[in-house]
Amino acid sequence: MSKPDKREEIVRSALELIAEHGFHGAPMAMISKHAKVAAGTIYCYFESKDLLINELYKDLEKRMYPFILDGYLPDRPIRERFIHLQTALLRYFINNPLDFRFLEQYHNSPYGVAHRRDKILGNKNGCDVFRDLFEEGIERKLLKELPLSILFGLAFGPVLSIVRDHILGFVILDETLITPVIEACWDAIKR
Amino acid sequence: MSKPDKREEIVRSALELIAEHGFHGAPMAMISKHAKVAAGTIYCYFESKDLLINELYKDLEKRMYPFILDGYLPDRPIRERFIHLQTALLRYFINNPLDFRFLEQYHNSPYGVAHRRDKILGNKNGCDVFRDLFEEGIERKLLKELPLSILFGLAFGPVLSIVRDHILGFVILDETLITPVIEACWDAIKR
Amino acid sequence: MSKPDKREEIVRSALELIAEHGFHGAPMAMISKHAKVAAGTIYCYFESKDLLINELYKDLEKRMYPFILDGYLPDRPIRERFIHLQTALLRYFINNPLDFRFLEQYHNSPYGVAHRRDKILGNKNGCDVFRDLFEEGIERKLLKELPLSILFGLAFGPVLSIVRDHILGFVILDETLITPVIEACWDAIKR
Amino acid sequence: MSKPDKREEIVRSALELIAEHGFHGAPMAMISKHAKVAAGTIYCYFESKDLLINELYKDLEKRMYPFILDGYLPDRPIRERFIHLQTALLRYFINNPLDFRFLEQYHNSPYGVAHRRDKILGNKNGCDVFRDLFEEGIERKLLKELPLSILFGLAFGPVLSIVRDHILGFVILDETLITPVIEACWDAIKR
DNA sequence: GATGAATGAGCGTTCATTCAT
DNA sequence: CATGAATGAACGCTCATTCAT
Repeated sequence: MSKPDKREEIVRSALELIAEHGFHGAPMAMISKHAKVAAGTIYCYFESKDLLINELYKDLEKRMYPFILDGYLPDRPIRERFIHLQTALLRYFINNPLDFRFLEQYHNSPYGVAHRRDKILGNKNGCDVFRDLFEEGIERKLLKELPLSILFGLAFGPVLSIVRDHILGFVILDETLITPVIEACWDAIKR
Repeated sequence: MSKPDKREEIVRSALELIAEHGFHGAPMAMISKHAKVAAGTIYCYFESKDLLINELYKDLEKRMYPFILDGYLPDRPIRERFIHLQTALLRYFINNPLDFRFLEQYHNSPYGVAHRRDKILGNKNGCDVFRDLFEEGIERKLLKELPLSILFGLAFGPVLSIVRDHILGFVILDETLITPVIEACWDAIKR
Repeated sequence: MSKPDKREEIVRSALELIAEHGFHGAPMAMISKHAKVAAGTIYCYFESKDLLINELYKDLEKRMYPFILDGYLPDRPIRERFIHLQTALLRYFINNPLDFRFLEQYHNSPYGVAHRRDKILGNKNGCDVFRDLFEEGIERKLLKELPLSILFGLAFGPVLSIVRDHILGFVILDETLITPVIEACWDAIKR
Repeated sequence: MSKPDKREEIVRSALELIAEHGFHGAPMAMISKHAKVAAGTIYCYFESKDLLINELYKDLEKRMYPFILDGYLPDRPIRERFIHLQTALLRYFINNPLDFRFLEQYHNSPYGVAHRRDKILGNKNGCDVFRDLFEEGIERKLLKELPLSILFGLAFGPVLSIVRDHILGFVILDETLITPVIEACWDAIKR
């Protein structure tokens, strides 16, 4: 097995097991076993479990943002752009349930809170396309005049809840359901 | 200290510590110390940590539902009833951040998933007031014709996201913000 | 086995194994096995290995100082007092080789250096009887006019070397040898 | 980098890091990194860490003895020869604190004990100049009639203690102090 | 010879749980 | 019932050593 293969296998195993069992339900020994490497090998690539998890998160962002932004046209109307982004997000999560479950674990942990705090304090990253969209929408009186955090909650809260239920099998989110869901989110934020 | 007092103290301590530090950040020893009982005493009341946590959840429901249903009038229009329930829920969470944090931990864990599965499979409980409301709303063509799970997501997803941000200090959810938020949720589900 | 017995057994085992194999040659698992307790039991009595070691050292001092000071008469001539103390020290080490070996390990480690630094900075403890003796000796022109550290080295250096050789079996330090050795140390410091 | 250079670099790095951090504070990976060679390269020159350490000790002796014996005149009086040797030893340690610290680590470890045992059992080496000196001194009734081990302890014990304190900064061993210290050692052994 | 990724036994420590008192 | 000392499996992590390149 070549070098990058091992790292790749560790990352894949970690993502899968953490998505399935949570951070403390996925010990390093389980990850290494699943990846078919020795316990110490993980530490050739990641200094600690914490750093492995943060790396996993960064990798995930790098996969997710391009997917969401693919075909995004900043000159189209706000509503259309919103629907494009949300639909892409929803599809990404449906097609990558492991990524979604990991993201949930991450946000619901000290890692995620710290990360979110940094983001709030103004650091730039891929999420800004939503921020820009919302700010523009407020300015043009197309969206409700509410704090950005609230608009984020109104737009993403439902997506997270619904995708969660979909992945757990409590609802089947087929093609006929995606558009109504996204439009309902639009209804929540539009003026 | 009388018998029920000890139990009560354990429950209070467990809720507080788990809300603050998460399940695996709140060892039994820490809970027993905080409750001023011996380590073994917890096992006089709860067979295991898992069962303690499930008990905590049930206690929480027992506190929460009466609060939400207080003043609820089943004969008022759907919109008004929805706004009553959601507002009560939001206020409950804001006034009881420990309960909210615990609930988040619970839902984001194997406990919560199992619990939710049971609920979906049709068991009756206090949450049914929402179910009834939504079913009636769909029937009367006042709400979007979507699966119940989806409507739940559209209605509660934003509340969870926004309360979370409020408790973490990322937004201040004062009185002037509560009504617009709830009305935005209504916009999401109304036809 | 009663409570203090277990603690005592742990202390004894730790002292013995560290004396014999050094700090990193005596893992906690080995100590617990030797003491016939579970691995976790040590942590009921000592927060960490470091604190166990420091506790061992303090215990040792508590045993050693009374032994050395037993029969010590502060009004006798300096030479006589010096010989009393040194002889007692030598005898203590010969009779308690485990204590001696542990002390060596301790001094030859970050623990010991930190401890020594504290002592140099003037803290009071059982060792001060030597300090007082030397200071008085210098003042009365009975001892060489050298820094205290140097006098300590001249007096104790040989004792440490010789006891070490005795315990390792390189020399047999019988009764006929003790007095000449102590007197030689006196020769080194006397004016 | 040529072959012997690599070996030299490994030896230098190992000595420095072990002197500074102790045997178990200087992992092979740290040594190899400091020496700018690969981890496996050390094993081209030394079979194991233990053998590397023993080699280090031998190298050290090879550097130390010539320095001590430089200018040594076997025909001069015993006292003069003793003072020459001890002064040279003291100066060597002061000028090469890394060597001294390593030597301490070495002696205070299973390596050192085994080594000393070999020496006592009569093997010849550079240390014999002291042995010869002491034996001659005893024979000529200039030194106390004590076992060689004891005389060694009386002569070297203080040097080790005092150099240790000097290196740790507990005393400053300047030129004015060297002669009195050595003469005090002479007082300890002379008849 | 030289490399450095890979190994895995072993480390110090934690903690849900038990049980003699 | 209540206690809390005791347990021991499991954890995250280290590091001397190996071996395919």
